[in-house]
Amino acid sequence: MSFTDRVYEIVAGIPAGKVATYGQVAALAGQPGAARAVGNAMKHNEHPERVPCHRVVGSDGSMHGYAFGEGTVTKQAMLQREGVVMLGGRVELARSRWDGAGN
DNA sequence: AGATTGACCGTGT
DNA sequence: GACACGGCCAATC
Repeated sequence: MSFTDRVYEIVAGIPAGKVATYGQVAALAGQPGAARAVGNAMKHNEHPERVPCHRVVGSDGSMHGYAFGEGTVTKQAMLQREGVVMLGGRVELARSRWDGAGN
């Protein structure tokens, strides 16, 4: 069980209609501050069907990239399709931020 | 094992 | 609000 593996499990636990920040996932993985490592894991994501990496955004709700589809464009589309509120290309973390528990 | 990069984050200008 | 700098962690060359 490595850091990346834990990240995959956590991201896989993010419910539809909600999103989590890299730093948040990193903290839940046991490494607060390893936001970059989380992004790296997403890029290396070997289980796109099991790990909804599109539900992971930046601390500001902004998105940086996406290993599939058209990239950030597809990412936004998928998020909106899930019911996530978007403002100018950024996710409204105030409403769609995943609490990491049961909310 | 050493050096470099990357889907980050916070702060300052 | 946009751009620049440093620090952080993990993976890759």
